[in-house]
Amino acid sequence: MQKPLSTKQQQFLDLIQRHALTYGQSPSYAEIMSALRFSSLGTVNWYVKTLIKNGHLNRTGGPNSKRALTLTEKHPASARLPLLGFIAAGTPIEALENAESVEVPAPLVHPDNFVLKIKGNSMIDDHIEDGDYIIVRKTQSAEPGQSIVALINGEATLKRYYPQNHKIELHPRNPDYPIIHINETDDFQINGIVLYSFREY
Amino acid sequence: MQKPLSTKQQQFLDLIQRHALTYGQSPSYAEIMSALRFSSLGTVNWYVKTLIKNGHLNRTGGPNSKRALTLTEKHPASARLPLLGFIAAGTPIEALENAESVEVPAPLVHPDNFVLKIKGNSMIDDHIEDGDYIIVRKTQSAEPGQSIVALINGEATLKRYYPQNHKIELHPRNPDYPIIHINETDDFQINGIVLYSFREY
DNA sequence: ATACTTACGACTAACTTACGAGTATTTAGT
DNA sequence: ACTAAATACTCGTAAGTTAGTCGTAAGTAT
Repeated sequence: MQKPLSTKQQQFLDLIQRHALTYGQSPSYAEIMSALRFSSLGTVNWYVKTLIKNGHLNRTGGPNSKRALTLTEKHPASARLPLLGFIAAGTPIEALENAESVEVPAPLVHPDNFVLKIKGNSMIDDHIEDGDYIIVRKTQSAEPGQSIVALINGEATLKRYYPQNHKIELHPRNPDYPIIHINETDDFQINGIVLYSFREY
Repeated sequence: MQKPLSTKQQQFLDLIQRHALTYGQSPSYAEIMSALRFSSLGTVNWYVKTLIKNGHLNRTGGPNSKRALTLTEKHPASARLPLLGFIAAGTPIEALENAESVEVPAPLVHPDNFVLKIKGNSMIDDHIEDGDYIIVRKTQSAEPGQSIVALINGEATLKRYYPQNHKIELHPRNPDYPIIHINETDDFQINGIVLYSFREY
């Protein structure tokens, strides 16, 4: 059932996975076309058809469903997640130009997840040190008590989230540090929730 | 029944959840409209209708009830995994009678995963200390280079796995410690691969 | 009265699918 | 080594489908 893949087909599959990981959804035919330097959508369609026929690719949702290509599941123990940039207290998140990636356990690989690297020792009140990595689930909302990455008036921080009636409290993990109170005049935005932190071996 | 979500639909859902968490009630159509920069209530209604139809959104209370949108599908950031017992170098894994469990990130929750607690300082060559937890994926095989939990002649260990032609090398992470060579007369069995280690806060 | 929800019709942009006709590249047979 | 045949890949275009958009007006609860 699983015919062997030609080199180009492998590239095709790789692109879909990379795109899904980076942008949170699978690419459209047109995006594949320009990424792979085809000059026709027909070519893209030919790949999709034959890869689905041979069991390497799936479509989630019926025919005509958009951006719905997924790789048929292989489950390696680990895979890569994009490293989006650096986070340091008191500044916006510093983005990385060229897409690096970091090896993480496969169960953490999800289109909405990404990795940030900690810069400086400013997060030490969260038990997170210079050079550590955090795995973040991209979302605009969080449950009370979760650790979040947030932007307050343009400054990045990493705190625990405790919404109250008309304000929001952000607690550091270390009780020696102050609790931050956000009110409605502040520009506050949740970027994601922290799933895990780890250190390079 | 649960159609996959488009990116915009995901944003829509996120907004509702965030608003509910921040202000204690779900947003009105008009609030959604301005938050999402639509210029018509019809658009909001279209989203609500289709999201409810596809089972992603609920309305608490009958039709025409105000500010009554709730997400059906919450994706909690964490859930529990069974704590199977203790692992200490040089002895079999010590099982726990009564099933405890440990809170871990949801993406790591999988029927084949379990947690072990490290006992003693004997694993320190893997940068893992007394009291740390490891999340293990139960499996009989591993990729070269992965960290595995294995039983050698009845003794548990935690090492990196490097299969060779006719023997297997197990490397500790700390180069000061010796490499272990397994040959065919040894009783060697892989119990699982280590997905992650963490420490209780 | 005020603050909301619901319904409708028409429209557009984004995207997938189908088709017909090719050109390269690999494989198999003599 | 030469040739036939299959396979892999490419092109352009047109038609079809779906997600998302708009504005307005009428209905419903407090």
